[in-house]
Amino acid sequence: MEDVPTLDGAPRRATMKDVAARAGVGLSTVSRVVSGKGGVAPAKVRAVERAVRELDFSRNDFAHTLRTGSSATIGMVVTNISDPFFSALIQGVEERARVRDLVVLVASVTDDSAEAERVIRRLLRRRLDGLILVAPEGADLRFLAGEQRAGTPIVFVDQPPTDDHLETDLVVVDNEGGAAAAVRHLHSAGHRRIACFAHASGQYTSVRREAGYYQGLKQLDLPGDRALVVSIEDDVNACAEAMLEQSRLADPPTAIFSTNGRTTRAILGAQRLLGSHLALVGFDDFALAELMDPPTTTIAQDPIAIGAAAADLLFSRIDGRVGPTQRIILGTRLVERGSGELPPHHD
Amino acid sequence: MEDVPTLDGAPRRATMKDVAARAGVGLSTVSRVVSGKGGVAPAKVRAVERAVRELDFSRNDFAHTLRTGSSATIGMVVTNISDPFFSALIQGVEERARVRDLVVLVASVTDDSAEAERVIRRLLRRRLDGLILVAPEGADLRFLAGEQRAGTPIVFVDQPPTDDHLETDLVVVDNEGGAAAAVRHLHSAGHRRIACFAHASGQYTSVRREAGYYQGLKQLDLPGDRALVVSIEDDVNACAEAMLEQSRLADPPTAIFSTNGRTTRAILGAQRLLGSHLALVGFDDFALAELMDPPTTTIAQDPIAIGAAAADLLFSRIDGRVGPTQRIILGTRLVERGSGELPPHHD
DNA sequence: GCGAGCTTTGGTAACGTTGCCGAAAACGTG
DNA sequence: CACGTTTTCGGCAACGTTACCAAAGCTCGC
Repeated sequence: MEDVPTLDGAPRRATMKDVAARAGVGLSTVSRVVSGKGGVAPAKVRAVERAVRELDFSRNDFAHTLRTGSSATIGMVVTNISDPFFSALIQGVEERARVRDLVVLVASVTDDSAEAERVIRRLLRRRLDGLILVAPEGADLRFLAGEQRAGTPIVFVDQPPTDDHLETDLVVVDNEGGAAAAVRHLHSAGHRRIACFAHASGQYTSVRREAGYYQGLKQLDLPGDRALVVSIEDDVNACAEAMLEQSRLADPPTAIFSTNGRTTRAILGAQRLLGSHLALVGFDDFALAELMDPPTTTIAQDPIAIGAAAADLLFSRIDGRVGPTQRIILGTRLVERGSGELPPHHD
Repeated sequence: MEDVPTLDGAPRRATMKDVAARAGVGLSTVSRVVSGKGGVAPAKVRAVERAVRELDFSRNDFAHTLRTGSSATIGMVVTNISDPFFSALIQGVEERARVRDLVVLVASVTDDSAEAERVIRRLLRRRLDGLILVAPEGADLRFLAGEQRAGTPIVFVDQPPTDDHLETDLVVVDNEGGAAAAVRHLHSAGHRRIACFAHASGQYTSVRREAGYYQGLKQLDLPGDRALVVSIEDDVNACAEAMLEQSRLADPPTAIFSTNGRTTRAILGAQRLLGSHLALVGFDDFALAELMDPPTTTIAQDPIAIGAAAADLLFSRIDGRVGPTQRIILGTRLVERGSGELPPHHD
């Protein structure tokens, strides 16, 4: 491994030109060997490969992309990289991308919509082959339409674009179905007064799961009661307060359905704080759910599978699929662990 | 927003040339305006800005990078993106990178060392401004030395390079200190027989924390006992088996120190499985630790701070810091929650 | 032994951007 | 108004790669 010497002594990276000179062949031949195209005599192939090794050559991807127009990169935008749901989503995408030798550019954006647009625009300057997006709530994403027309496939995940002008492929889970299943499960355990704690962030999923909750009640001929439904930040104190308030109702709830994992965890914290033991079923499975007391029953999504599905959808567009947008709805799975049971083993 | 028409009707992305034509100025002027250099008459600035808006122009970053040599991108390699420790690490890096308007290219690699090298090499073809690396155990990273000489700063996180030929900046936590603190804590709660469950993956951290465990014992004049130390996969069944085995010792342990978060969680699962209630202190804080029964006492690292420190270290190199490698050691914090207490509230 | 058809090869022109250079325009000064 | 100085501007080359083209070297059949 030798470095290419330069005037000021700082080693410069070897280019194809250097390789060509060293191997005693033309530039085009190097290009052909490096990019694996055939039609090169075996002897020259060896000479080039040797020079590549000796100079530790690695292709400049920027020049490659500039020339070919394909960056071998897909972008992925999430709102909170350290939420386990989103990091698993990324992992699903990553695994699929690796197979196709694509790099994933991950950007995590905050709720600040101007900031989000800046970050996404910055990503797009990379001439991505495609973009997978968990749209931040309320961001103005109209500019994506132009991007899409210019040929960048876009897939939304977890929630559809809020903007009607944007038609994209989409992967979501059956939010209503999952929520209704949670309600049915609680009902079959004997609960009649079931509260719904809906996360305040993430309008789409929250609204759909709340709708599913009502659908579930209706299927069971249970009356809906606005007093049992709260929209809430995923914060222990806020949850504790809401639970206290509901406990003072004339006919208080005996069970809670929670619309996402962060909220479920906050409720668990609040229950410990209050010494409360209402039954609980939460949307989103989470680590250690089986170690809760009682173990928490959840409506599990499979975020890795969601990510993989989104990646596949994107790849099919990259490979030239045209036609109407496609919408994939993945099912959920009720993971029964006991927290749905009545009665509480408490006084 | 208009698209540039092409022969086949597919909209093409606007380039500076298009903007120049529309604004009635030269190419260089557009470049000057877009990259924010001064020395352009206000009227022309307005004309260019207008054309940029009308054509929805966005600079091609690949051409930019090819020309300037700086990609405004840093790479980050982790072994398991959905481990909350690593995703928090990424978040720390991300937050710092955002401030400098850098994009973070995240790649998660498996334990397969050949695969890891492939992925890292692929990243490096991007002419990254810098690279932050949680090295996969056992990977042959000698090729990074050339990269480093060619001018790409590299920072290792969580564990130093295993290869001696590689001298890089480094951010780690005080593994020995944290482990010793755990042992002291258990000792002060009355424990004399303390087991150590060391995670089998991640040689470096595991070895250092095990060493810290022995140091802690020594400080307290407790004898070390090989029978109490196991190297283990972070798997519930493996942990259960090891715990059973230790319980059959003549002088069984009354407490466990575990060397990382995944192992701690596995032990918690095993305890539930076995109905065992040994005291437990684990390296790494984790979500829901306070909801365990009893709440789990941990040695907390601050992964976001670690990521931020690594990013800052990298940036200082990018900004031209030369000289010897720097090694940052962050402290740990014992988060007392009760699981260290003796005696078990069990028969 | 010679042209038709193949493979192999190197040269050259792009891709979209920026840095440099020199020309033109604007300005100030005597 | 002439001259020097500064500011503004467009043309051109280059970054490292690949697509295209034409030339050169083959093989093969007659």
